[in-house]
Amino acid sequence: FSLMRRGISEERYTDGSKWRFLEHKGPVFAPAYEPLPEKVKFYYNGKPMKLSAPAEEVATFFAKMLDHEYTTKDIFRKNFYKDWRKEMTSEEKSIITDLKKCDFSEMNEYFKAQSEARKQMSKEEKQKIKEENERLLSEYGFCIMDNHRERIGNFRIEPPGLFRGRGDHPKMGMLKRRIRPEDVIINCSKDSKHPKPPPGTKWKEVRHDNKVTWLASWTENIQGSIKYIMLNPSSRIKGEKDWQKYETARRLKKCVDRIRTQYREDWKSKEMRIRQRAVALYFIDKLALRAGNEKEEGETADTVGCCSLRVEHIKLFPKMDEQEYVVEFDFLGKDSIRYYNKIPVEKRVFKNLQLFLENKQPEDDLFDRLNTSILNKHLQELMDGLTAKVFRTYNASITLQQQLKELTCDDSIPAKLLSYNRANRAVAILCNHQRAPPKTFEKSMQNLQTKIDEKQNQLSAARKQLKAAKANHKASHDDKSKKAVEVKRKAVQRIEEQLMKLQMQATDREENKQIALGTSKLNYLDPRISVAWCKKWGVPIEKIYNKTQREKFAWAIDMAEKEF
DNA sequence: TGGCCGACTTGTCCACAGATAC
DNA sequence: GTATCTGTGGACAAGTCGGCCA
Repeated sequence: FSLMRRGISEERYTDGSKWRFLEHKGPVFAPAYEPLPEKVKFYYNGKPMKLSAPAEEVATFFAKMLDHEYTTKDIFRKNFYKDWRKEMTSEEKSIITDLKKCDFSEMNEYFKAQSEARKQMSKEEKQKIKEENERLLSEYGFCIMDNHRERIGNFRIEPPGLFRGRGDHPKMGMLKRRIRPEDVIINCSKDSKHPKPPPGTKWKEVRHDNKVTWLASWTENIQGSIKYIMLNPSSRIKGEKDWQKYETARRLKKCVDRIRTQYREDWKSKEMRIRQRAVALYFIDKLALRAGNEKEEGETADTVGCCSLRVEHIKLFPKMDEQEYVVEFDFLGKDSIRYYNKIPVEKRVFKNLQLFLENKQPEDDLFDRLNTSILNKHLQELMDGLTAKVFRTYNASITLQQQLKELTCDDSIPAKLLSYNRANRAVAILCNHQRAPPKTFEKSMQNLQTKIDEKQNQLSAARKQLKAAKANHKASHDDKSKKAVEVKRKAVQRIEEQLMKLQMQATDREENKQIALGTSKLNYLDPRISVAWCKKWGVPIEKIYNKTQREKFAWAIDMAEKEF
């Protein structure tokens, strides 16, 4: 099962092929559209209007979103309206000329009532649905790749709906169309039992390409990009790749000093392009910024990474408070998450930045002689397999390791877990993994505090009882009273532990308010570091990784020792 | 060299199942 | 048993990066 045991021996395809045998049942399609009951009406200009099925379906997408803020946004409404009209009959088109006069509220209420009804379903009904889902999973959720039965990551095709990008997306509200079998390319091995398309339909194509890992693909209509059905992270093929990624980061560890010396040297280069490359690399290394590919303007939200930073995204302060040469970063990164940071840099970096800014407008590129392709080609020369993102992996993992070393002390398990989460948190902060504070945050904090208060009361009560028992024992000196003292002592101890655990939880939750740990844990932290830490400090692995995570990191759990 | 495309990884959010409290 | 809370998995968007082609 472990990669060590089966993986290394199976890392045998030197020709770039990913598998020899691949068999699966194909994807599961979204259920067909169910027209609204007669009584649920759409109104135009105050009058009920029966829509054709295609127009009605698209209207329901909008109706379902009525409570969301984005149905009030101009771009969303404009895009929706434009695509909706394409689904209307010519008669509908001539009647419906203004989105503002459309009333979807009855439809909206109908869907709310439906979801309420779903919640109110009896146990038996819920059980039936659950069983049906399990059946679907067991039939479509697995494939055979080489000699293993593997879990598929996403075997359902995305249902149609209205596209909602992240941040200020120019395409928000556009219709994401329904995917039919005729849109889907199937990939499997020739000698496998090929998946059957639904009755009366055909696949777009069935191919047998073992140089790729996907089982099915289709082109999505919003960006024109390809979507795939691939395996679950627990699969051999994903695990191996993941392991390789961390091995590359470990190779970087061995030569990172040399690379750092090199780019510091390059800050002095005569050539502008080399200076820019060196400063950018410094940011990627020090701040764990993403590479920053160019993006097509107007196609996506305006976000940047290191190489695509613009003049308007940084401010230079020769002096700020007590510090010299401070750079202030303020830009929207991946998923339109804001990156804001003020850091002091070396004088040479500062002078270079001043140079890069000369004679530029705010919307000009900071690194006008650099892009990710140039940067990665340079990195490739410094180390085989090195790219910009390896720095993120490396710095995340090394930070975890250092922080764990610094923070862990030989204390209770809850205290160790708090230390672990704090180390994890340091990484999340480095990688700028933020989250919106959960809607229920305040409340859940309050609940926890109430529990702590109760526990405290319990503790003082238990202490009183212990005191009384002791007094009693002093007076009587018999065995029975001695036992009573012991029992009470144990009770106090137990409650103290429980209280401490709760307090640790509260601290942890508070500190975690706006920080998301999941992404770094899943994608950046070499699991062998965590597994070794668990072994070293006697912490059960289940406290760190849940079931899914343990499956994903099975390779590391199997191979790690106390020291890593 | 630069643009485009394909494959694959990384990222946030949210519904909902199962746990826990009452 | 029901109400409430919380962690998990899934949905699906948005990155990275390499290869191909003109």
